[in-house]
Amino acid sequence: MSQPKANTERMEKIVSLCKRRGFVFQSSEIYGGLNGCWDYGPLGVELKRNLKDYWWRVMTRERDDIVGMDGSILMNRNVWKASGHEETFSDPMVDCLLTKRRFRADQIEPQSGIVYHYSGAKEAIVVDAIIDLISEDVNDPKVREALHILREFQPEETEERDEKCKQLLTQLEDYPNALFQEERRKALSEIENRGRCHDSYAVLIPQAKPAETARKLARQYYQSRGLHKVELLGERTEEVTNTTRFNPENGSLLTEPRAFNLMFKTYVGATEDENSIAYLRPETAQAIFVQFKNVLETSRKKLPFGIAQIGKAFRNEINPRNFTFRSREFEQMELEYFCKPVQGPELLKYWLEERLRFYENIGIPREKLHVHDIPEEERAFYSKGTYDIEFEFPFGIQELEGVAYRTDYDLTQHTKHSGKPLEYFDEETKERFVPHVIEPSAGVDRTVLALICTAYDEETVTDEKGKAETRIVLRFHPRIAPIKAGIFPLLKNNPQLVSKAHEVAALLKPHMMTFYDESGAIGRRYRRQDEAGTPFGITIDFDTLGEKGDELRETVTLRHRDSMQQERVKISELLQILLPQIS
RNA sequence: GCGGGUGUAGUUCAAUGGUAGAACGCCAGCUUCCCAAGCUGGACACGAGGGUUCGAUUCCCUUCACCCGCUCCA
Repeated sequence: MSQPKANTERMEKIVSLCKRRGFVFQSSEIYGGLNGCWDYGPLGVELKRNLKDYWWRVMTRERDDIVGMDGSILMNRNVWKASGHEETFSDPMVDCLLTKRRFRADQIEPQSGIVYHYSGAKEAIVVDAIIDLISEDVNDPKVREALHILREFQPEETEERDEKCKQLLTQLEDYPNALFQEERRKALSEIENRGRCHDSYAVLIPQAKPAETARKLARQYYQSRGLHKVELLGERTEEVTNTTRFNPENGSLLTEPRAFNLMFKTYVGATEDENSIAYLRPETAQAIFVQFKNVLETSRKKLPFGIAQIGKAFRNEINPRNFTFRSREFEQMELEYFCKPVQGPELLKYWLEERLRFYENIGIPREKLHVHDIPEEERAFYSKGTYDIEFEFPFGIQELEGVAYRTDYDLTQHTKHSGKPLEYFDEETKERFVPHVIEPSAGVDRTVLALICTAYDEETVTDEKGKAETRIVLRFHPRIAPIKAGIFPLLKNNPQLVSKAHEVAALLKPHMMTFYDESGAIGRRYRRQDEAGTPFGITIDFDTLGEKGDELRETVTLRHRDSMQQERVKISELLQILLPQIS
């Protein structure tokens, strides 16, 4: 799906703002970054933490039926054997060099025939432009001779002609004309660098077919590598039997088999051998499943109940894209909600609604969310229903969270592999069974990005002189805004204003993230906070100090980010005004 | 992974085979400053590595990163 240019521009502006204001930086930026990795700056980390805190609050602390846990990132390798991750991720794959079609290496039919090998290819005509280059100076006998020799050669002899040309040009290095020398160097460098492809390639054809069949394919290949008029180099043939190195459909050479293991592999302990292999977890969920029994015992919960976890996960994505959306290192917020099998379908619906409500409560409007009911043929075989909650990013509609009914698949798998029964005993019905599970699994970083994309707004404001300018403002819900209140003394060179401002800051600090700013004009400070998404600005002025009488003493200006409206409020009432809005 | 594009200050953009400029932003100072005001001063950049060259940010190669389109997305 191609996206309108306006959306690309909007995304670029958001990325730029994220850097400018300290939301998101490129990981290890001063070394050129690392593909698929991002760092959160001072504002980003507050935003992300507010999101996680709110999730944790509504998913665990405000509920009696859900407990939390925090699993380790490294786990016993058998966890991933049981979950199916190790097997699914390690199929060796090969790509057709010509059509780019991908095959599983172990599913290629063995073939026999003649293989045509090529060491590379080059542009069929190379030297003509070089002749032009040196034709400038035909008065010199040596140059004239060189030109003559070059023109004598036939176009088919380009390889030799190149060599001859190089020789002649090298001989001319003493020729005393600076301009000519510059051209000569360019020409030499062009012969060296232009119009060649050194990639070797091969084609398999049946014995009966003519050589031209193979050459045609080879030319196509080198054309796809950027050459126009292809001259094949280093052709040789070989008879082979039962090879799986070629595409059965067209005979083109395939890439070397590559293991597409999306899990990061490492070694635990001093020795790096097969027995010490461990993986960085590709999802947080498995930690919950393997600790199911311990949590059940210690928390004394009865079905239905859930285990919640927030933590890092790692996937060696082939193609990270779209800013932080698809990262190699990312954070998940996952709930595994265990229940009796009969409750599954109903609880799936319940959790979908709960999760949609959550997004509305952090300021992502329902109309920007899409629920994708994954059809059965696209679901994992064990799932009895999966909904994707998607968001309208500038780069397309993309998944924020999956709500999946995973039946008893995970617990059963771990029972099989570990030999430890992961069951539930119902005291009332005296039944013993493996619970079913509903999994709402949300991406933290994706949601942070969705929050920023939702909040980003540009509006045109006109000052009293009639000059129009663009105000960039992040309209975060106060609940998740990184900074809740900016605190500004009207002037920084007045000790009383400054000390009063510090006093107000100290009053708010235990309850919320504040930002004290005394530098620059007051309007500038407001606008800075607009870009940071700070919902409230508090200004301490001379009236606060009582300059206009007791009526206004101990009052401040409270400025609202979205409307830019100001009101006069008592310092003593600040907390009771702000706290309900940010909690 | 494939193809295309782009890398110059925090941002947006210049220029150049020979000292890299601007605007905005940032920092400091002045001003009883309520919506990026004004004045003065200041800091900050050629993504990295090779090559060609007396000299490379500029030309060439490689690499890294980002963007776009495919692909992939358990």
